Amino acid sequence: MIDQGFSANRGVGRVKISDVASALSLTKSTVSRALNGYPDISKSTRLRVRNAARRMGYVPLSHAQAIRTGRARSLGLVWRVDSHDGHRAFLSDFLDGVSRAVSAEDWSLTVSTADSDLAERTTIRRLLQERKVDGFILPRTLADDPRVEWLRNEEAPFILYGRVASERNCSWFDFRGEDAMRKAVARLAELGHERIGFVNGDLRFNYAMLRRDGYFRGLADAGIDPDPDLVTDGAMTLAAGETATRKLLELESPPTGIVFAQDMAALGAYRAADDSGLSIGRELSVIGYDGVPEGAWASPKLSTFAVDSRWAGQRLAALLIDQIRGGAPEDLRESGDARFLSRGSDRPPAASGSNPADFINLENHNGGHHEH
Amino acid sequence: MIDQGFSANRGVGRVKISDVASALSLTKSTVSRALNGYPDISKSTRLRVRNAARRMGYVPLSHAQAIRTGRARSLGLVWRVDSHDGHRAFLSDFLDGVSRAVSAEDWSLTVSTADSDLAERTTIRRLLQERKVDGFILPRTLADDPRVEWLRNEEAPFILYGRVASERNCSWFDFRGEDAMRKAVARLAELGHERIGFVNGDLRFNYAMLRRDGYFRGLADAGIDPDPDLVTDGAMTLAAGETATRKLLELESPPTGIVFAQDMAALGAYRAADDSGLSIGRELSVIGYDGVPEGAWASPKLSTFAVDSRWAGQRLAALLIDQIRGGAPEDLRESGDARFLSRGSDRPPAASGSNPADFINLENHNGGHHEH
DNA sequence: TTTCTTGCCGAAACCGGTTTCGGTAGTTAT
DNA sequence: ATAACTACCGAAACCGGTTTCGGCAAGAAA
Repeated sequence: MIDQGFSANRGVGRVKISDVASALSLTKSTVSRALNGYPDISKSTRLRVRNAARRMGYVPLSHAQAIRTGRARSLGLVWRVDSHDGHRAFLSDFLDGVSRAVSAEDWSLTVSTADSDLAERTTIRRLLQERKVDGFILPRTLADDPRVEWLRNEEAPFILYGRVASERNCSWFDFRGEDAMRKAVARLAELGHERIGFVNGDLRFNYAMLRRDGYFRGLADAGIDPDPDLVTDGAMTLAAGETATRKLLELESPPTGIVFAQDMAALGAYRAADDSGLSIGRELSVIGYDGVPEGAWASPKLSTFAVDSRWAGQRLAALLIDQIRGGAPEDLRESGDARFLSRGSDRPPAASGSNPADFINLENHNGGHHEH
Repeated sequence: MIDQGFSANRGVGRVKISDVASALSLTKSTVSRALNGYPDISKSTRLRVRNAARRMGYVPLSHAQAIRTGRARSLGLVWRVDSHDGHRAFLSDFLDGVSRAVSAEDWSLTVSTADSDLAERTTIRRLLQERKVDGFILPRTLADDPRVEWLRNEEAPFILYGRVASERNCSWFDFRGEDAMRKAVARLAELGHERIGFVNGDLRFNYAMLRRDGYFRGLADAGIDPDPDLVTDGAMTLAAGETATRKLLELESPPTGIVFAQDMAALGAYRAADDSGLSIGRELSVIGYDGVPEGAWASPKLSTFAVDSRWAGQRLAALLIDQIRGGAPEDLRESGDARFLSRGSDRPPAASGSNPADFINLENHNGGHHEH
């Protein structure tokens, strides 16, 4: 280091563990063990030390302990900025959740962005080699995610936001999107829809598989025969959702209701419907998934299954810390329910001529997320 | 530490500096100085060491060096989640900018959230005491920001996103919102508007002061006498913008164009206009500031001065690192231009009866941001 | 040839904690 | 009374780097 910032020769007045020790006529080893709750320190000295430490304002340097413990007390998060904008709106809430859980344990969060697989790996590798973090939160899980195998080889703890095909030895948190899709179909069927389409996301993502299954289960529940023509995938953006919807509407026997695996795609349906002279909520019903804020801007407001990103972040961080502390990954898995927001884009089909006032409001129909 | 996570006894095969040293029959002090570019190491050994280090995959532990250098090579960012949602949309871009600049120097970014002043201070204090970060990026600057005085006392380096009233000894990056407001007024005046309103944000924020000044300068430029009735402040949200607009429209001689200090408030004008039977871009022109994505969802799309959050993050991080390395805060200040997006909410006033096709498109009228 | 630099590197201290090991005093078993 | 334990704490090693200090050898100046 050549440069000499003023912060280098800073912290001269900092109170260190030896200061606390000499103030109490003890050795620093005793102080250390007292503060860390070792059993070979008498209760009286432990209290004496704790009080003195607090009074003197002693806070251990994280890197000084890290050098011996090997633990930085920090989680790593690499946020992908190259993907669809779909989840960007949730970043604030997600970070808030992670930050809360992390702060509660006096840990910290190291965030980095990446715009490609390579950049993500490079970043993860560097954080790992420098030991700046003790484990990683991995968002945007693929069905066959290479990061899993890779981090396993590095023996680095990690947790997935989303499930993977081969779940061996890894922990995750996820919302049961498949349940939501199933309920969405049930909802439309209850309203009287008989031809219900499905616009899925990119099948490389694991959730797309799951949500597709949910859609088909919903059809089965309602006793509706699945029609392959009514199912599309790969629609991650508004434009793609618009295209997908247009295709469905051009069918000989078009759907009267469509379930979307993602809100952004569902909002594309608004444009397609507009072009076709159809109005959402009348001639075409739509249910989305995610709960993006843009949904509230559409008219009518998009009915959707909203995901609690803050909760996800919170649980992911808490579970990962547990894992780093020695918990078995298999025991550190949780899922939650997406919350249905009935807002206006899902109505009885126009042809059925039923009274709009009749339909049941399912808002907050589904329970919370505090379950395993 | 009682718990024994598997990551504790990990890194057994890690290459450490002594490994590199013994592989070259040198001492670790020589290796360290060679890698850090000390002048008392011969060029040949320096190269030999560098190559061996790369070949062996040696990467120093960040906390091991931090304990001696006193530097964690990490910046801190506390993101406020209690405020208006206005800036949340920018978080992703902002983080990306910070992350890029930080990664370029092999530093890292520690992010935390807070929902109150107290929480923010508590978090900053902890990160500082544990020396997890070497300096802070402070978004959302107030005109008289208590964080400045506080961090000065702590002798902690920091940089503001935004300017403050007393700029003594502190560095910042900011967009010249005052220039944007001035141009917005000029733009409306050019289009033929004579009564131009201004809806400002909360005056506790420094930018509100600046933007107000810009508005008045714009009026002066155009030779329009300012009318206090046309100026409001405190509108940070859509609802507040709606209320403010409604009040302006209820005046005896209402404005035909309104400049908003924030997009979210400007979007509120759409609702107010809707209620009054006015259409945006015809009877009422509107220009915003920020460039929130919602602006593109409105119809007509909101004309606004868009801010490049990524660039802001990038410059803030780079400047802060410079400061930590010893740069003088006074020399580490930069500003940038907001980019005008002419989209449809700013037109000639209806009464003037001019041809809508006539108005000049000012899109990308203003230059980039790569200036001092 | 002697002396004074200069270039280059090794030895050891150091950063601020944690953890291992050993020893002393007091208590209980024999 | 002596041996064996237990509770409690000090001394010192240790973590993996960085930095200071000093010394040796080669080259320059005298």
